[in-house]
Parts: sequence; structure tokens; C-alpha cells
Amino acid sequence: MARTGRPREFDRDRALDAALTLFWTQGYEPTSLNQLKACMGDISPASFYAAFGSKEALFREVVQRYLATYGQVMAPLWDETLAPRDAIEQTLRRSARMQTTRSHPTGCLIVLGACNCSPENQPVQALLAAERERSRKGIRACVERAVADGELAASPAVETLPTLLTTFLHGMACEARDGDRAKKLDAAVTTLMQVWDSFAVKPGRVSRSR
Amino acid sequence: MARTGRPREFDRDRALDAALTLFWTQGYEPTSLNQLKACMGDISPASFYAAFGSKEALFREVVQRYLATYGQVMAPLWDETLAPRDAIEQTLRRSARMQTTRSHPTGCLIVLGACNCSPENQPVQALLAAERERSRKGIRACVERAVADGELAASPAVETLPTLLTTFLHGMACEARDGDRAKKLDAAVTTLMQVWDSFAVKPGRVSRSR
DNA sequence: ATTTTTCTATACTAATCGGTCCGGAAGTAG
DNA sequence: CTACTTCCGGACCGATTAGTATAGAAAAAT
Repeated sequence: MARTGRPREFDRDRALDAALTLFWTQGYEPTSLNQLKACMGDISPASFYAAFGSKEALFREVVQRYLATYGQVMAPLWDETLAPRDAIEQTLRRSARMQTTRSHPTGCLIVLGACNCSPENQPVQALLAAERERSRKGIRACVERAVADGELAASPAVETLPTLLTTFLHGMACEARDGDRAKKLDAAVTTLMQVWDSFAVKPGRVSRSR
Repeated sequence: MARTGRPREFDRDRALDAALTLFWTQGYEPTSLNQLKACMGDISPASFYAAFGSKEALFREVVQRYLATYGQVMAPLWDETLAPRDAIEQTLRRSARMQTTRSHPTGCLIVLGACNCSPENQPVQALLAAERERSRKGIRACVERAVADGELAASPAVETLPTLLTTFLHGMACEARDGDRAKKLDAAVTTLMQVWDSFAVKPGRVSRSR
């Protein structure tokens, strides 16, 4: 179907990318429409609302775009062709690298994008919280799959793994925002994965107490 | 020296506590003067500015109070009478419990208080970032002390411990804010501390590869 | 060429932001 | 008592917030 009417003068995709960068840097609330309009190519309020509906609607679209691009570092979590351990390790390492890359804002939009919210923006906060919950479930599913596959032996200690891994994953957002580099976080991932290995059923070389 | 002039009608300390709770819940920027004045006992703008100077000055005072009270869960980090391992473990466990206690806001003010900041409030962001850096240094110092004391053998892997521990510590703020309970985080701490133990010099019972 | 559609520019809204000013109230000191 | 100090209630400041209304410009459809 051909588009009729006057064509819009700005590139919607580029504008969305610009908004993504701004929201990622500052978070939802402190990012004003004026800033947004400016970084999206000095578009007018009318153009903005015609194209995106509202600040909140734009943010939701930005989050979707983030998940479809940068957020794909977490894709291994839901890739059942991967061994659970590899899925987790890849997710952590790729997150570490992505969140510390300087060609875009540091940290994670999902973790940091709406930490400080007034009550009226609770829906925005809930949007990101739901996304974080999805990550938690993904990690938990990997651990459960590892147990089901016999990679890990079921035990109370193994049940703490999801929380440990998720907490570390989310904590990386803080460290990356504070300036930590990829190498540093990646090295920590290596050490963290030793916990997993210490629970592995076929250690072959490690004897553990408890 | 006796106080002259009309005495203030509200309790400055109670007002500060109320502001602390509000800032802790919402963060710096979305917390408006109107909300603050309301929760501090419906005080007038004049009273507010006479007593606290400005929103930013109040926040700085709030942070100091937080550090002097709730933040004391991290005190073990700088207590050199404690064995480094105990200092770290206590810090983590006490943080987990504090951040999940429901008699006050969840999470950590230092981590979550100014995540979303417009450029003009960068000093506030820097204030909390400096405090987080202090925690990092404290953790790093503990690990170094453990090496110096012979509790841990110096190795590249041991050098990743500070980042691993700090990332987890800061990550707990996110998990606590999202509703995780003390028990869950505490159990993860237990598992995390096994990493430390796996690096311990006098294992007596553990043989490790690498 | 005219109609239809969709865009943009500009002026504008009501509300709220952090912060100030002033006049009077309420206490102490002499 | 008067003088002095401090605090409080409320009006007020300019700036900024997200969002709208209107009028006209620019393209496609007929």
C-alpha cells in the first residue's frame, strides 16, 4: 500500500535510535521532551506526538528496540541448543562486553532506565521490572535444565545459583556505569563460573567438601 | 549557649528521617520539594530552606544519615580486627538483610538513589558514585589484606575477587528492590563465599586445579 | 487542477519545578 | 515592658514540564 499525504521529513528510525541513546544515558524521567526533540533532529512537538504518541509510548518503543538489538546478548538464555552452562556463561560474558562498550552508553537500560520514578510513572518502572523478571526466569530455567540433564546434581546449594547469577548479572550494570571495563568484568565472570563447575556432576578433577 | 528567637515547630531529626525514606523510595530527582515538605510535616518553603538550605543540601545530609545508620552494615569492611573473609561475609550478609527489610524502603540508597539524573544534577550522581567507589576500595583492601596475611595465595584469579564481590554487592540492590527476600540473597552469599574458600591457602580438605 | 491526506511550524495550555520574599508570630534577653 | 532573634504562612518568581490547537505546507490520488 502506497503512502499518501505529505511524507515526514525526518527519519523515524534514526530518531528512535537517538532517543534510545538519550534514554539509556539519562533514564526515563529526567529526559525531557525538549531534549528528545532536539536529539531527534529538532523536530516539532506536533511531529513528535504524531509519530510516537507520547513520551511513555516512545520509551516503550525504545525498550523494544533495545531488546531487539543490544539486549540480544541475553539470547543464549533461551537457546535450548546450548548447554545450560554455556548459555549462562555466554550471556554473562556478552553482557559484560556490551555494557562496557564505549560506542554507546554504558550499563543496562533495563536495569538502570527507570530506577528513579515518581509514582505516576510506575507503569514504566513495571515495564522494566517485568523484563528483569524475564531474565531471572531464563537463568532459573537454565539451571533447572542443567539439573534435568544431569549436568548439576540437585541440592539446596544449586538452588541458590539462579539468585547468585542474576544478582551478578544485574550488578554489572552498576559497575559498567561506574566505569569498569570489559576485561575486568569478564575476568570476574570466569571466577564466578567456577561456582557452577564446583557443582558439576562429572568433575573429573575436583573433590569438594559438603 | 542558649537558643534565642522563636523555636522551630517541627522536629528537624524526624523531618530528616522522613526525607530519607522518601529519597530512598523514589530517588533524588523525582522527589519534589512539595512531596518533601508534605512528608516532613507540611512545613513551609521558608522553613524548609531555613533548616536545610536546598534540595541538594538536604540530600547530602540524608546520605550522611544513611551512611551513619543503615549504611553501617558495611562497617566490617573497615574493621581490621576482623579476618578479611569474615569482614566480607558479614558485609554481604548484613547488606542482604538490611536491603530486604520491609520496615524501610528496599534496596540501597547509594546504588539506586541517583541512577537517573539530568546533567545539571551530576554532582549528586558523583556523590553516590564516590561512595560506591569507597565500598570497592574497602572490598579490595580486604582481599589484599587476606593475601598479605596468607589467607589467600596471590594469583590472577584472586585479583578478580574484588570485582566479583562488589558486583554482587551492588547487584543486591536491584534484586532487593525487585522483591527478593533476605533468605534468598543470604543463601546466595553462602554460595558466593565458596569461591573465596576455594582460593584459601590452608584448605586442609580441598585440592584445586590451576 | 482539485481534493485528500499527512505532515510541520508556531503559539499556547495548565501544572509543576526549585526557590525567594515579606509580614507577622513566637520565643528569649535585657 | 522593649528589643532582638528566629521561624512560619502564604504570595510569588521565572523556568520548565508534558502535551495541544490551529493554520498552512507538501505530497499523492483523482
